[in-house]
Amino acid sequence: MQVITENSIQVCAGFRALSDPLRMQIVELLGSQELCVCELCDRLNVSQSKLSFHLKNLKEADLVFSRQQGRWIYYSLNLTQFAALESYLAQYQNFGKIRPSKGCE
Amino acid sequence: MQVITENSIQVCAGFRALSDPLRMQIVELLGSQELCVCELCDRLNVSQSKLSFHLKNLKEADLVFSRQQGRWIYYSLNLTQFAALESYLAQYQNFGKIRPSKGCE
DNA sequence: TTGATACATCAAGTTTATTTGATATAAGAT
DNA sequence: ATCTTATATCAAATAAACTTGATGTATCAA
Repeated sequence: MQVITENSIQVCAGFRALSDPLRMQIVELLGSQELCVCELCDRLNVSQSKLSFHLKNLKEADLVFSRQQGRWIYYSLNLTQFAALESYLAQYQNFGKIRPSKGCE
Repeated sequence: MQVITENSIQVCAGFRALSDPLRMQIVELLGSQELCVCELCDRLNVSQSKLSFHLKNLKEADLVFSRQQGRWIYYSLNLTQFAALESYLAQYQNFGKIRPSKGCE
């Protein structure tokens, strides 16, 4: 706590990547299966270059993997990174009852 | 899935609020105890108006509570909202092995 | 080797977020 | 009442994120 760690930078980047409705929709689609860009384009009804921008965003935050197969690029979730974000959040529950302030006066 | 629910809007707002290093630091300080704005100012060495902006941000995402006592306003974490974000992320683990794409051709 | 398809990248424009310094408000002390 | 302190809000400036349309690159098919 207090100090910014490597991990918290990574976590922060993860939250930022998830903080956009379209990227959340992408993630939700990838939740059930790996998909190629054209499939995502169709399902989300969004332009290819826009999608590409957002996928890059997710990729840079390590939330997704991509692999090429022929002309297609398939994206899938990196569940390890999702677990990392989850456990960052989980630590707050463990603090249990947060101490009230000692007061400022 | 697929459809944007009330809940996912709320979750998205939560991720956005957490997606800033200063706000993460605020949250980390509040993780151990309730603090007033001036205390946060001191510890984070940041201007009052800047802090106020970011606290508002966290408040609007329901990540923190605030209560007034005399001249001071004390902020504390809303652990329920943290739990909501956590369980949003947790669902992805439950999908277990994500199905590979059926392929595009 | 030409054409089509899938995807990434880029530049310009637009929108949204953040910072800064100034001012407003409200509580408490004098 | 007046002054001080704690905090919020506001307007202007800056910076970062997003969108759009155009162009580039690689793969495959003909």
